[in-house]
Amino acid sequence: MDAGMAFDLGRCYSCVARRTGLCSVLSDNALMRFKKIAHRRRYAAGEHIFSGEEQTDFFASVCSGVVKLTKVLFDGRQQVVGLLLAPDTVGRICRKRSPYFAEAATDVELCCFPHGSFEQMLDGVPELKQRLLEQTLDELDSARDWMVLLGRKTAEERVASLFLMLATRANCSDYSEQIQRDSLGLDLHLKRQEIGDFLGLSYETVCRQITALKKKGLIEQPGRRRFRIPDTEALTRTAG
Amino acid sequence: MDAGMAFDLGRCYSCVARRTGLCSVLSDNALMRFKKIAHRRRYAAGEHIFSGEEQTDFFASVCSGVVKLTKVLFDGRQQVVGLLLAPDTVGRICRKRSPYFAEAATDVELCCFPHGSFEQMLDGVPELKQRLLEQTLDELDSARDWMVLLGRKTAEERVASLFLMLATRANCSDYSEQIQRDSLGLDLHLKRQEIGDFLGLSYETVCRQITALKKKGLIEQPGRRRFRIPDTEALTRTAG
DNA sequence: CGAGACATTGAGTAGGTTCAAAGACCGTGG
DNA sequence: CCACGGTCTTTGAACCTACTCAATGTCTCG
Repeated sequence: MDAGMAFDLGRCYSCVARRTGLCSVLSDNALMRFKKIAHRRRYAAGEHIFSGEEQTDFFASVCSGVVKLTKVLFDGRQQVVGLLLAPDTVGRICRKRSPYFAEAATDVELCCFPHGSFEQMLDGVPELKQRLLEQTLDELDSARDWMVLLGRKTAEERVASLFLMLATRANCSDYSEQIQRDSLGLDLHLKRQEIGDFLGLSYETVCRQITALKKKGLIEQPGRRRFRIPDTEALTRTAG
Repeated sequence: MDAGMAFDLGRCYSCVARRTGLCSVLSDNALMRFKKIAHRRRYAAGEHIFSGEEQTDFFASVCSGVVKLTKVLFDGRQQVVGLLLAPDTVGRICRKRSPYFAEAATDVELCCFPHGSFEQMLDGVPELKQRLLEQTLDELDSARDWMVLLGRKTAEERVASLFLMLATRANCSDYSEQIQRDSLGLDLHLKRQEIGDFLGLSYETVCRQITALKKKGLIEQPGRRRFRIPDTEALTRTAG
């Protein structure tokens, strides 16, 4: 079987990365070449994607699902340092300095590019490198926003910020439910423990604050994992 | 007077950016062209460099001194989201999303590139864009390390981490005092308040922890602003 | 239906903040 | 040269937020 055919050509046309991610800057022609080096890979929720120790052999676009990047202290304390949703990218290019773990927080679908051929593409297609730079700058901005949250916000503000962030991303990148601007919905796939590790809180505190926000009417929970933000403005105010 | 001569040609040869920063990837020829668009700019300690609100018209390399990037919450709470030492870069390229303030934490010397001509250079010199990407990735790594500190470390660990970080940077980038590996020195130009804003602590707590570390013999203070780390290993252990 | 994983809630504690006061340093001007 | 004022630092005491420990409740899946 031809290696280039292992990847279903039709997929790109419905892919988030093609619409708004890394692949959005590619000409049809460049996309063709890009397809040839790429392959899809699926991970079940909880599955390990890579750790900083081992040599990562690919760079990837997130096509669906949530990838969690964590760092661990010697005694087991964890900090989530990034949540990657489609069409974010994952993997290290250039030298790696500080190792972290990448794990599928939900079922995840990645579009993987082997290191060698990806860097070749990068050098050959300037728009691609430009786009990668832009996405990296965006990630840096997000990381800095998160530093403010971790360094200076109260527990309530942190939890409110998380809901706001997830709702915004869910409603921006998806074409779905753009209907009502002031009432956003989101599916919360993260466990309390994971939320705590992201917000720098214990999972009990996360619990209490979610309960508190529900009592205040700032968030609603119509389903098991489904949440609704009736008044975005109000939640933004309590998020700081 | 020729605009190109406004910038002293000799400076590049002793510049940190040329040795290990953005300019290190440039050929002599490209450096010549780069010089023509650059101009030096000095800021006194405490001076405002730019805020996210106003349109920044330049991108710059830090040649000497420390630049502090801060974000401010509605009620005045501050978080330092980055400390830039030579040969880091400062300024926003591409779209700006979340505004922050850049301020000179010490006397600072910048090598500024006007936006337009800098982006032109970027497109014309692939190594430059590559280098910028690498530096951005490094900054992202640093930011994520800091997220671990802010989210999960104790006050003592935070302060120890800061001393370690500053000492490492001071002794790596400078050619000075590479003498003893296990005894690093550093000059602390930041105020307690600024350290607190960086570490997500109150300045009183910073004070107490510095005192505690001195009592434990993990740091020494031979001069007003001068600190010495007698045993790097030991401090690393208490830094987590 | 029972086991295991996850979520919730309560009670006590601790680490860090806040408020307050005193001390050190520095530049300025009489 | 020294007194003065301002800024920054240090230290103490009370308080509070979030953590820890522990028990109970809930959901899912075999």
